[in-house]
Amino acid sequence: MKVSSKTRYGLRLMLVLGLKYGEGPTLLKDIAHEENISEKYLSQIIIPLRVGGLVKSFRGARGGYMLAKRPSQISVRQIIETLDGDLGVVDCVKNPAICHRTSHCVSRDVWVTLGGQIVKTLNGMKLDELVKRHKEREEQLLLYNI
Amino acid sequence: MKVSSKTRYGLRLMLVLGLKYGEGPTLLKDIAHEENISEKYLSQIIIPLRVGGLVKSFRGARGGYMLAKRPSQISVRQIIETLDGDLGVVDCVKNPAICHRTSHCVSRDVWVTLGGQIVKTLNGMKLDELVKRHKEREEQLLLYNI
DNA sequence: TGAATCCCTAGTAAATTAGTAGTAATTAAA
DNA sequence: TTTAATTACTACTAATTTACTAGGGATTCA
Repeated sequence: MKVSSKTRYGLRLMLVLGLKYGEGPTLLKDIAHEENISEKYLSQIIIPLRVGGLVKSFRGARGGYMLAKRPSQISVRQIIETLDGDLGVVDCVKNPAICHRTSHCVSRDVWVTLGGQIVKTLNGMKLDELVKRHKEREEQLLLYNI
Repeated sequence: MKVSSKTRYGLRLMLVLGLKYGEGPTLLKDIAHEENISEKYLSQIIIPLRVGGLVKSFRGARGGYMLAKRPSQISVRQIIETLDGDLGVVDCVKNPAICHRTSHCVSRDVWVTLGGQIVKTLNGMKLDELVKRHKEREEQLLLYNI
């Protein structure tokens, strides 16, 4: 029940792009530096995000990445599902046919319910909220340091 | 974000023991047959459940296993935490010190919130409910078959 | 004493994870 | 039109985890 590094890094990547929403394209190199994550690894992680329509890219000099939608239109659920695949905690939640027990299996009910709660929770979290919270924290840090 | 076979099998194992609560010790061999799971594998899975105080065992002839508490006192959360360990979806939820970003990390907030929802959901599911639901379904099946 | 159980440890093939590496394609600007 | 910068694509790999299998030891009841 752990989230993979790919997903953790991907969320941070999206948060950075959220922070820079409205600016021009952001270089992956810069994000990699800022977040201290391997650029090569990030370049793999961002592919599904682009293919999934959450991010758009610009190649060549002065290229980079930016969000494909407004941060308020991007949920954490979308990000995680794009990177990690289906959020069902067991396969038979999405594909009932793979197990003959499905129709009467009480333990499956547990996983269906859990999956539903996870989806609901993550669906309610939008990128703009995270961006806002991040900015608030930055401001607070500045206040304390002065 | 998948649940392991160990945990899936462990939940089914506990459900069987829940169904037989009040009877004498149940043989692992019988559960293995009933649930179509390798007995050897189940014998490994049941160890942490015993050590964790959810199940008690009786060795030798006429031995077997039974629940160590009433089904109403056993939650799915306890079962999963016993088998799979901490329910936090990333390590920094339980051990904030492992990452220097912890204090200001907004993505960590996401994982903390998600972990909390998972715990809350699973905490609310008690074994007696699952047992009850299973029995209801069995009855319904009988009705339809007659 | 012996049959039936659980208990304990070790091993292992397959899958997954978390990357690294290299090169090709594309674009803006000099 | 060349060059530098940047993303895109593909292949590889070491380490870890998963999902078991195997075998023998310890214990208990009859």
